[in-house]
Amino acid sequence: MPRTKEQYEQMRNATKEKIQTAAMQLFVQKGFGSTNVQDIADAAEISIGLLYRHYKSKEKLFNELVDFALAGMIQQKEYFESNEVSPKQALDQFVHEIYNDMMTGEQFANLLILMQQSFLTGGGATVNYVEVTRVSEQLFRATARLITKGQEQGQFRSGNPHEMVVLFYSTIHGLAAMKMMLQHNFQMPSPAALTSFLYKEGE
Amino acid sequence: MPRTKEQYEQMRNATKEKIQTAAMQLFVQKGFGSTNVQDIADAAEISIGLLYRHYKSKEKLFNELVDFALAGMIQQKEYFESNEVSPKQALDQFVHEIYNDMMTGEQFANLLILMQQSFLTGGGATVNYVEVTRVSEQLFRATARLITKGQEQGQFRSGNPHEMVVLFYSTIHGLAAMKMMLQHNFQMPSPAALTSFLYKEGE
DNA sequence: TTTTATAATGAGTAAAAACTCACTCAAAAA
DNA sequence: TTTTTGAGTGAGTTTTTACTCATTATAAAA
Repeated sequence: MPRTKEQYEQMRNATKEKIQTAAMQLFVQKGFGSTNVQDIADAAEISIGLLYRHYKSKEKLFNELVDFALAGMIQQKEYFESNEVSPKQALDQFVHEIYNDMMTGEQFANLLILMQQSFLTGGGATVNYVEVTRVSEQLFRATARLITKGQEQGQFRSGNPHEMVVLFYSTIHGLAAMKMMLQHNFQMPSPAALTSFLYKEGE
Repeated sequence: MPRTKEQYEQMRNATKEKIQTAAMQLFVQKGFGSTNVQDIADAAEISIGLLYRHYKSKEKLFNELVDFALAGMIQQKEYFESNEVSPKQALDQFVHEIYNDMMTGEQFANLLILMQQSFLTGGGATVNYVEVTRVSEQLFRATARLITKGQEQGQFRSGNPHEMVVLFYSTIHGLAAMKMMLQHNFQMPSPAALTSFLYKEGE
């Protein structure tokens, strides 16, 4: 008799992970259109045939990676809505996580760049554009509510919450892009600098 | 006898401009690799053949667009170095220009996204990567000097100038990307919000 | 109306990239 | 050692896309 179900499953999971890691790297680095499946297979150290056993098409692979990013956004949104901590604490912790991630690795930055690519209408991959938009809007709305609450509690500066949200995520996204571009010349700003425009003096 | 030299030149300039406009739109929207020359020709309302009369290759076309962006950066750098106005005035004016551009059109945002694409090593187009890096570094350095001067004059907050520059351009770049992604949901923050982390209170 | 110089065309070609499938490989157990 | 089953392979096929070139269109002046 051959290997057990579990053994086979572990093998499949291992190769799938190799594919995902390689694809993420390349899609972010070169864009969907400029990445070819041969490169992905080479980077994952597998054959093209095996790649196609796991993903019906290059686009399906891309979509799955975008889904990971979406899942992260939904999780974040739910945390923001859980009211476990104060608005400031919630945002500070979020920024702190981003800071750590950006200082040590690039997982977070990669997911953000991937989101940007998926957003570009017909950016090669006809991802579920509607879904991406919906989730983004949800996260934006949840963050805006957090800001509104912070303003009511007097800890946050006044200002249009939606405008502040746009600036907040623009800054984070811009840092991810800049990290990719500058490579070792990139110097991550302190977490406090990223939120200073949100809080009142001395808070 | 046929048309005059000037008439022919004007014809060529007109089609070249149509190509550039169409290509800029598409490269920014879909990325270099996912944009095909047929689409560019269609958008420019010309034939593929004519496109190739003006540009030897898709890559050459892309490179010319990047060169426009580089020229803008060099101009900005020279203005920063000219010492015509105070550091705060120089940066405020820069941000003001960006603000107007982002409120009315997308020329500026497009150029920034294009820069990002050209940066991605081997992003399909093997642009003069060295040149792009050099010019970017020059602009960053000039901006850092401006900040240092502002700090010496006591108008700017203290902090690592390079770190502040990275945050400054990250924010601007992030806004450009966000504008592309959110489309009509994008709300441009006030110019003051973009520079608040640079200046001392009340300045 | 004819000539002429150059812009403009787009079917055709070559190259690259996505995807398939007939086959081999590996390891557990009989 | 043989059998079994599903992972893994990569040359080959199809599809797409960059690029070419023989031909046509245009408008000014002879």
